[in-house]
Amino acid sequence: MSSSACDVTRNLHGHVCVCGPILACWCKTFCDVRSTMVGIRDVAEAAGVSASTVSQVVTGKRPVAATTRARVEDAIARLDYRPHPGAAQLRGGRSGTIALVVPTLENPFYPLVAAGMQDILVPRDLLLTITDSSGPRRSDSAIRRLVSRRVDGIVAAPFGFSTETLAELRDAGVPFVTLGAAPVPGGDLVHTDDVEGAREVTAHLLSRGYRRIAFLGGDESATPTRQRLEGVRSALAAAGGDPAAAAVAFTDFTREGGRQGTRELLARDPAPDAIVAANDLMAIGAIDVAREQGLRVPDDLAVTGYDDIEAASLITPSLTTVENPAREIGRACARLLLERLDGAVENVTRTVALSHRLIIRESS
Amino acid sequence: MSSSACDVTRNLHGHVCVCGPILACWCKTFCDVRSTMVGIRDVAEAAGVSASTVSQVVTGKRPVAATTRARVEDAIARLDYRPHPGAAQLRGGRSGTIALVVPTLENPFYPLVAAGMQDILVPRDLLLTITDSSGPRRSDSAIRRLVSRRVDGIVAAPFGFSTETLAELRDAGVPFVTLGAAPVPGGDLVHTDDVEGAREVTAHLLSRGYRRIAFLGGDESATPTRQRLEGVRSALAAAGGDPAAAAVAFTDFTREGGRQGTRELLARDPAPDAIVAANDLMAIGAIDVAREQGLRVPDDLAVTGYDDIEAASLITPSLTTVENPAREIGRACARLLLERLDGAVENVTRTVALSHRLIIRESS
DNA sequence: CTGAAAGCGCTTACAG
DNA sequence: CTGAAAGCGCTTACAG
Repeated sequence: MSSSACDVTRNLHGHVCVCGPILACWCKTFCDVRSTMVGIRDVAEAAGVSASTVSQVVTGKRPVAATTRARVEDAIARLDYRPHPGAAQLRGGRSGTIALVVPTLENPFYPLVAAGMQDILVPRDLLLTITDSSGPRRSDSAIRRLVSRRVDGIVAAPFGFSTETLAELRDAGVPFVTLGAAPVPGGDLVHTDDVEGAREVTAHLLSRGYRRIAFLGGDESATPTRQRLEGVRSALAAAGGDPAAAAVAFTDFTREGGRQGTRELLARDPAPDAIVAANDLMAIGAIDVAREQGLRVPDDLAVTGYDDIEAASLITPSLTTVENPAREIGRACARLLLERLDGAVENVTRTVALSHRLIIRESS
Repeated sequence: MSSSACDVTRNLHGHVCVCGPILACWCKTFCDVRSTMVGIRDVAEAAGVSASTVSQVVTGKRPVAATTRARVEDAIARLDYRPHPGAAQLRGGRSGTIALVVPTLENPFYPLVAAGMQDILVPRDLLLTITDSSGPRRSDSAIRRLVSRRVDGIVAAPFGFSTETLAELRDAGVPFVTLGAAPVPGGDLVHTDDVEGAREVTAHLLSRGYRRIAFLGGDESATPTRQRLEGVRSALAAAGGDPAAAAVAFTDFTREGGRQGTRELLARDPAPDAIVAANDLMAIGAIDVAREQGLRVPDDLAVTGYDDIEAASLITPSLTTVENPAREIGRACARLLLERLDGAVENVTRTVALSHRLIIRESS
């Protein structure tokens, strides 16, 4: 806008009176009707520079003389100028928003990932938008919505995404990081070594004497399901067992999914004496069913989880699990994404593996 | 933009080749360098109408003849047109983004509120941005950031917000809904009746024979702390006790806060025989300390929580608590906000009270 | 190191 | 019911 900025008469809205000093006394009323936000031109005028220069100071995209910068910064503070994000996006191409797409907000693991991202994004003044997407269709449409909104980058736990959606993302030129999945060319990957974590927890069960170890997986197509199953099989093979003989059930990554899968596994003959669940929520469901069927955990049935959410240490018996550092994962995702946004990385697919940790508790 | 739209040569970016039909064969390479997004003018041209008309169809802000509308919608689909949100915001004044400000993402209660909001926002194609803000300063700066970003509305659990910040919000004309706090003029309020919930759980403890009932509160200034304390006192008074004599400790709404407060309360003389915690996380901390000090729950010490997060039913002993319907609360917040955005409400401060429910488990 | 000018892609009076 | 024109508030070549 272009009215003369009379900061004396600026009202609580952050608005500037357009009426000029003469009407200052009316300003409070007048501005509510005819006011307009402080714009870059108001700042330029107040600082005695051009709008371009104000823009340079705000964006930091080209050098500005120290004294000029000081005058501009002073004017910005005095007028309480806040750049209009829509205008900036339209001209500059950045929305200042990063998206996180997770399968569900009901698993406390994901909010912690979000909190970790915020640790990095807030200091950079980037907004975080979070979408929960269950089922393949909703995941695809969630991604599409975010691309339409021109978010600057996406972190996704791409369970059930179609390959096309991911490819679309890459082709749209939106930087992205996937979380705990298979590497996707063009985007970075943050994960923990799920194969190794599942191998360790299975080896632990074997060392405790359990022999009929079953695997309780989430969505069959999800990478964590597949890799954790691979880890179980690798431990069984190393112990001289037949990995193909292990009982396996696939449901979904929820407590209820865990219940269903466990009922199914316990109905097999021979019934398993240990269940390696693909996450803690499912393991909690397994313990529900064990209690329901009068099985003692860990005597009749051992149960292990994955992630180490807070509930894992609260349930009785407390849950043996593999710690997955959610907050660190969130931070790593945000850092990788920012490096892409800053243009520090091109044509590279990076992988960050964070360390997991076997936590032995009462359930095994 | 204004190049002639040749949708045959549109590439995967959703871009339109600017080179025209003659260079169609080069388009794939060419467009990556010189392409531009499909714009409203491309759609207008393809549909044989003006840009204004396309805008009316997209925004639905004025009637369009059925046949015209059909032609436009067809062109939009064919060209895969997606309005530029920055341009729309600049001209139209709406960002299409709603914000949720919560004290922490580590309490699973808040992600569930977010999920409830998504139930309402996603069908309306609104983006949800979530900010965790601990401590008064960070809360204020979080709100200020969101106002700068011109979000369309804010839902806030305003623990530790300064009154000025809330007033600033109202004065900035940003619709807002507060969650579980005191009513703020100009914004709506969604809550459950905390006084009554705390009164019920305290009456339950009294009926079980507990007499030295202490209250374990979060931030002293937070409305839930104050109202739940009021409920406890009201129950004590109704039973003929002296409400002022009840032991009270204020820490913060976390498991660790619960531990500290409980240690403090147990050190008093006489020690309490029951602790009413201001939320489940704090109650879990209280149970931690009881175990640590060799106290049996509920025999030596009863503990009750508030919210009924999933962990409440997992811990041993399972937690007596008051159910707070997080997802419903989120939905109600989003609905109220949308009604304000739609202009259906003016100069009214509405309050929605959702029903709570006493859940008696093993800890009392 | 700085400024004048063009224009990003929409929406909205205004006129018919 | 529809169109031509102006302009939202920025950023970015371009020129000095």
